[in-house]
Amino acid sequence: MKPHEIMDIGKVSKMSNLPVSTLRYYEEKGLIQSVGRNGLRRLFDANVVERLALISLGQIARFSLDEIAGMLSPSGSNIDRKLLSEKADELDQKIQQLSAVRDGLRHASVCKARSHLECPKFKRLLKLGNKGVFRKRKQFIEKQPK
Amino acid sequence: MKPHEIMDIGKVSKMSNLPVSTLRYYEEKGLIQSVGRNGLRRLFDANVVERLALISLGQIARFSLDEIAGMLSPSGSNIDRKLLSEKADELDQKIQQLSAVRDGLRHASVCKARSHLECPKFKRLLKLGNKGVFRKRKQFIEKQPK
DNA sequence: TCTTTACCTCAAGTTAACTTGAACTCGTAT
DNA sequence: ATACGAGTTCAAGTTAACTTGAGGTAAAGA
Repeated sequence: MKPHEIMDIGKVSKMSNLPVSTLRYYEEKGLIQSVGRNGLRRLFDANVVERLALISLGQIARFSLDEIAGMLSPSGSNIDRKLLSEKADELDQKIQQLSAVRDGLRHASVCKARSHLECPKFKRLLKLGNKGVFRKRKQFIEKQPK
Repeated sequence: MKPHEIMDIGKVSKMSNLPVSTLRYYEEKGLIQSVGRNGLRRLFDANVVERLALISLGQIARFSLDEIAGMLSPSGSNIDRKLLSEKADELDQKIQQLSAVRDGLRHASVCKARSHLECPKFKRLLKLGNKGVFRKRKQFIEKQPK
């Protein structure tokens, strides 16, 4: 393990293509850490760039920053393998559905039916992706029944 | 085409499992339409449920409501096939990346390496999904250079 | 030395997609 | 007749994930 390069926030920003404001925000949220300061200025180890790539991947997968934080540095010391496995399963579901949507779009782009809602092929796709479509919408704070 | 059943908002809510507030919101945004009123009460044709399923699919695919609106009822009369095809391509890209993430998670859930950032397999996956990871973040209103 | 330039903090604003609350109107069951 | 449940409007609040702005500091180059 060679001592990694140390960079200031501007360089990290350039390498990751993330605005500095985002990097500060991520640090505040605990997603990344700076290794120290030079005066006021944050100093980052180069490996933060990799971590940021991971974070971005997580975001593509549409995990929230909190979920990502949970996966990267869980409560204890090491990663929660069970959680990861569950997330992978969730993702797999999502991929199935996305594939259905993609096929639906693909088809709709060439289909002659007036309305896609009238097209039997499209309807079939709808059913296909339909499992779980109308489920678990995000909730706000739940009321406690007094 | 038999005359479809006509329902009030509560029934639509039950069938789609969407809160009535969401249905009103969608109507306001032009994503769905009521076929009329009975006094104050909105009346919906049963086919709205199918449309809502489409909308939910679109959301799973992480299109914004505006994009979905664009795909369902575009500017003119009929659907913009080119747009759909483009969206399908975008989706396909996203599916690739999600698959990479899923594999990454799957692997991480069994990998022995101390830190996943140190695991070569994981790093490889990172690179794989990496194309486009650090790209096109959402922007707010852009400043005009005066 | 001076000035640019990059950095800092902290509070407040932004956006999408909804939800919540208050105050009101109906149709229907009792 | 009346009370209840389900609907309505409209304004304001919520959440995540950032961004923007004001006002200040400090390292590096001319």
